[in-house]
Amino acid sequence: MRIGELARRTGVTTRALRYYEEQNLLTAERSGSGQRHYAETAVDRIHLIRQLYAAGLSSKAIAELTPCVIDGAATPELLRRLAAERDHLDRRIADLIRTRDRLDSVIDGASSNMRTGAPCPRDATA
Amino acid sequence: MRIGELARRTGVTTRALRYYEEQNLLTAERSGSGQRHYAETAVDRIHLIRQLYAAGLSSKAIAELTPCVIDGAATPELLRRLAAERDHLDRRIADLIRTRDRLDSVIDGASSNMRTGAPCPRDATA
DNA sequence: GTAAAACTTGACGTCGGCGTAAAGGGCAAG
DNA sequence: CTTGCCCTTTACGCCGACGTCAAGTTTTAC
Repeated sequence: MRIGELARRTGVTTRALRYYEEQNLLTAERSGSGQRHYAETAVDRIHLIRQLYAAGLSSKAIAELTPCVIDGAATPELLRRLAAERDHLDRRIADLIRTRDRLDSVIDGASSNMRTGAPCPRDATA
Repeated sequence: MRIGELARRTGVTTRALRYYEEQNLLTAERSGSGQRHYAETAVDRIHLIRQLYAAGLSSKAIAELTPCVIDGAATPELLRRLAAERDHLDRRIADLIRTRDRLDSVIDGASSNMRTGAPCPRDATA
């Protein structure tokens, strides 16, 4: 398929797809006239790339890790980096859960505060 | 305390603290000569601000929401925004957990692949 | 009193992940 | 043939959360 169809099927812009190629996250065959042609597997690959971006990885990190992820071509070094990224992600998830819980308690406190009509307690920092 | 001590105690730079003030996330008393002086409560406030940044909120969003979070001064509108941010955060957490699980399976696959010495399977996209 | 450390405002630099023209080439339909 | 859509490369723009001088003032230490 060509770039427009891949864009429609993945929900990312053609600009982003070319950018991914520029960052070596994605390769494409070229027709005689220079147009990119993608295999079906590209769709899954885009989804993986997007997922890793969402996990906070940079283009560089993704470029270094995808050989391992896609092809299973794992060197011990790549495995270490993958594990490190996994642990980092784990800590971020834990942080976000703490933040969510804090938001919850803030919401609870503020809404019950509204119901009782209490005048803004100045010690409600936790 | 002055800005340097607050910076040391919170682990953020003085530049960031001045930026937070500029964005109306933080206020400070001023001495006659213009130097900022912070109350003890500022330490907790910085930690809250950092937590909300980590949750993906912008300066603008934090500025709009902190009256509620800090003072418990909740309007129905602020409560709705807080709840919306909480839900957004919830979805992000779920996404990240899915990504982490995918990384786990990739790591498992790749490392067992290394042990068996199997020649890179080309279908390992999931 | 003087030197160092900490503080002030102002303003430009950075970085990543694209957006957004601009200027042109390729290709099926009528 | 030409209309129209899809494609190509090049290249500047953007935004947010600061980093990083610069040049001057204030506080602290001896």
